[in-house]
Amino acid sequence: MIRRTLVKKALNAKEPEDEIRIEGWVRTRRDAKAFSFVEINDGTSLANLQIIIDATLSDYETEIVKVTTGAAIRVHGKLTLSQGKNQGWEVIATAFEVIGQADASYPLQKKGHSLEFLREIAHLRPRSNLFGCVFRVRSRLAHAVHQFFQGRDFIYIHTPIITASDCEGAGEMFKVTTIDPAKPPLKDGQVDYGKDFFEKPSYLTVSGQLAAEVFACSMSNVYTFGPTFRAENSNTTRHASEFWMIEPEMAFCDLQEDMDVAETFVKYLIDDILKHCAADMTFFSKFVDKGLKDRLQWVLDRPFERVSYAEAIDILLQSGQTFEYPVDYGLNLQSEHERYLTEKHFKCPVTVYNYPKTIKPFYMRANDDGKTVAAMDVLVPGIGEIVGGSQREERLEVLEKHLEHHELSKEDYGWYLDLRRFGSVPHSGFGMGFERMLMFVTGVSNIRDVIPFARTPGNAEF
RNA sequence: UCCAGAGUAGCUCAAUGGUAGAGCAAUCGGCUGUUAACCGAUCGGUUGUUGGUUCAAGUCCAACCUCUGGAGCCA
Repeated sequence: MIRRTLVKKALNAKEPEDEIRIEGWVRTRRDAKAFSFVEINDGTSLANLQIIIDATLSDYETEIVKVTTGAAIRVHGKLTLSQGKNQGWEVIATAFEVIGQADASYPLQKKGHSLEFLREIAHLRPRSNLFGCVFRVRSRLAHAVHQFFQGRDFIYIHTPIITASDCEGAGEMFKVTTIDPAKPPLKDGQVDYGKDFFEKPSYLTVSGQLAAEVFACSMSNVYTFGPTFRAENSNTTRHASEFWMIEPEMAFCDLQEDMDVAETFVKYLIDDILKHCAADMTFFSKFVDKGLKDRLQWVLDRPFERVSYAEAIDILLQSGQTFEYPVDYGLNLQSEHERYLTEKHFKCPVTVYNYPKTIKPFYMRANDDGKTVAAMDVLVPGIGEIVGGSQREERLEVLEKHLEHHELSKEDYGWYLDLRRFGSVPHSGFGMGFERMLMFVTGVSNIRDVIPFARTPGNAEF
């Protein structure tokens, strides 16, 4: 049998082919008197390939009725220029075969479905136009992440998914245990985790940062890119219980450079997707978010605004806007404040830096003013915070004080403090939510629609 | 977790407290190098669940379930 040609390849052909083999899933069939039009898609491209199946082919009468939307078929034929208007190439079948039938209960129709309905059939939604586009772009975006860092001599570190320290300091964690909840081993009336698999309480990671710092402090520039988990009961369009995060960590790097890298990174990803996923991006621009391409281009064409937290508060206080939550020095920026800054005031991504130390975690580097830390957040229109980072505290005594203030034990962080004892250097890094970036790039407004099988509170189907 | 909204045919949606309807899909037929094809017919319902008010409930009330949006937590 001749080799399979992917639909994407066939559609991009330079010249006709006398013999070609195509396999994929039927999107639609239209019957004429003497032949049928069948549109086939194999996921490699948004566009379908049109197949002409002549009624004189053997088994036409018995087999063509099985060629329904959703069925898998194999076609042998000639790749030729189409007589029709909407496609360049089409295949005149010389033989066709139904590989897998789809009966009338196949839920995907030729017409549009609601995103809510498609979420209920997450196992079939990648066969729709929208989700085909989403997951092709997701794949390319992951590739671009690696390309960005690998091209800059960053080393990819696989930080652990199971961690034994509950002190990563970023919210509720999922416990990992082999203890039978019906009859747990007890010690003084409490569950005895000393008898658990890891002989101590262990969890799914909420961040690879602390481990990445270890490697930055020996291999200079590193990054992690992997799944992270939050057991928060968050029910929003921007939160999932399992999501992917990218966390670069750079030795001999201060906050300024950290912000520079973050901005360059965001722009690199946008540029890569616009260049390599043109058809998919056109689809998003047309059906998901009309202003998408213009907005992304706008982001590419100019520097991000940079304001200190104090300046941001001034802007908000002088905005004349009424906010639901109070604006004041020392208070956290709420969603509505971030949105105002990036969507109304600057109308472009904004990097806010030097936050009050009281609202930030212990590992961020204290500034000389005694009040703020060298933290930064990149805020983008429509999503809010897409990058959060900081310069890390490299001074042992200061870090120990921070631990005390946050009521964390020095023993738990012994290995982390060691980094400050032996050849400590200024270093910085940030985290980017992969799905949030994907939402920003595609215009898809719900995180559940950019993850193959989303995990959210009360929902782990599939 | 809090606030708001929504659950009616496989899908998307109608229906003043008074006989549950349309488009699409499916099925059958017709027409056509068609392309979200077109034309005709057929099929399709315990109106999320339970209880209540009423002569009468898809519609009003209560509780619960599910989904959606917003908020908080955060990436």
